[in-house]
Amino acid sequence: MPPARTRARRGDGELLREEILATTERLLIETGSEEAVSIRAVAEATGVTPPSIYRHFTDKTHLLFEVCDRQFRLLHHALEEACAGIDDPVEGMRARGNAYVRFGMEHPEHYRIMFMGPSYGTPEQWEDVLATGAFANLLDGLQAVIDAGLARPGADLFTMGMHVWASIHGLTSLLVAKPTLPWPDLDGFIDQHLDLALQPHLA
Amino acid sequence: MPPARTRARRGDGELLREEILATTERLLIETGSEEAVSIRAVAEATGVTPPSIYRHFTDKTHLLFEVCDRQFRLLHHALEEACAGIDDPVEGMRARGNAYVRFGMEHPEHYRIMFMGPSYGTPEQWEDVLATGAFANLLDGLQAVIDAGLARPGADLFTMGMHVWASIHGLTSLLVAKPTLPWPDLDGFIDQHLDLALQPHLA
DNA sequence: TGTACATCAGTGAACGCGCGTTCACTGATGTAC
DNA sequence: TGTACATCAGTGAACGCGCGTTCACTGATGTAC
Repeated sequence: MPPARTRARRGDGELLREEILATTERLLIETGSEEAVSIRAVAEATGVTPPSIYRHFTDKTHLLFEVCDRQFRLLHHALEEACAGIDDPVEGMRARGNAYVRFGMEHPEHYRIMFMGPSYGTPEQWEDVLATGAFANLLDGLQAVIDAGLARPGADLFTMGMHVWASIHGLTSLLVAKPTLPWPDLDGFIDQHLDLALQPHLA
Repeated sequence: MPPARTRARRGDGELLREEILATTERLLIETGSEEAVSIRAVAEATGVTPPSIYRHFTDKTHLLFEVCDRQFRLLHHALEEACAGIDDPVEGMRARGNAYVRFGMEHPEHYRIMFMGPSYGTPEQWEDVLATGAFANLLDGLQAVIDAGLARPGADLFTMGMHVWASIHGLTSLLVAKPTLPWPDLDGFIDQHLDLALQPHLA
């Protein structure tokens, strides 16, 4: 039995919207499975009936897309925070990489939806994600490496970014999908992997 | 309407079993979605009623696990074939890497199930997969590099294998999940990525 | 200050659907005599 | 060679379930007069 909710005042309908988004995120974390997150489950966990979800989201896809969107912003924010105040550009990249992997490990089901499942968005929306979000932050970091003269010359910035991303995503997504593999000591292994991902790009 | 099936002779019941497995694989490829592959869909595509699936597989999980198992063998076989007859150990690794990425691109939904979804098997079964399948082939290749004195010294074989795998898996799984990203020219990019994944491990 | 009314956040009940699975069965095939 | 019978591959119908979504509604809240 969910706790009795007091209904929102007139004009405060948006409050429930936020609550629904928060509950959906929480459910994703708790169940660790996108499929377990149904409209009905979200409604019950929010303490509300299913139809009232539809007052705030046109359908399930829109709800999940918005949760996704929030996560992209969170990831972006995590990277920004991780590299803030670090002067050495290579250290900055390492910090970003570390933050990225940790984000995946701490929000596995979100990471799954964002990067491992079929896309919720269109190709255009994805170009947007690349252009403005965490990936752009990664490119900024690489640009700083280049500007400091620390990069192997001749490489294209975007291509370099995709290589680095792919490599770090590889570790992150394997950790998310197969946490029970006989992984070596994780902290050390992650650091090592970040080094290996960056090293070939450095002068 | 599926084509009328002639029922198997007595003792030939196993024939349908094979047919079901083949249909399930085909459905995975055609629909590109694990969720679209239901017992009922498999039955219909095989030209048979749902209950007869249960004569051959105890439940849906077992059916999917066996499809998975077949794919692991196929991948293993693809790697073996790719590196057969190549003497240069580094070239051998490149060939394996290429075969791996191609396998993912050609069987995206299988790749998804094998490496991107929650595991169907137990941790023990996975250790087995690592010990005997495609990953073992990768370790063999790396061992050959070491034996030829071409590897950076001091690295642990298994750890090295996990790094290389993670990096190549990163590219493969991104290609599988987000084929519509603005990828650079793919052939060149893949070769480049394999180089980058191997290079830091070479002397 | 009191009352009639419009607003609108949220409800209760139901829709049709496809799912995995179970059950009692049918009827062709091969075998024993 | 003929017939009764056991085998067993596959069927038809149904089960209960949870799903996304729709619909007509209720009733507390704020507003106009």
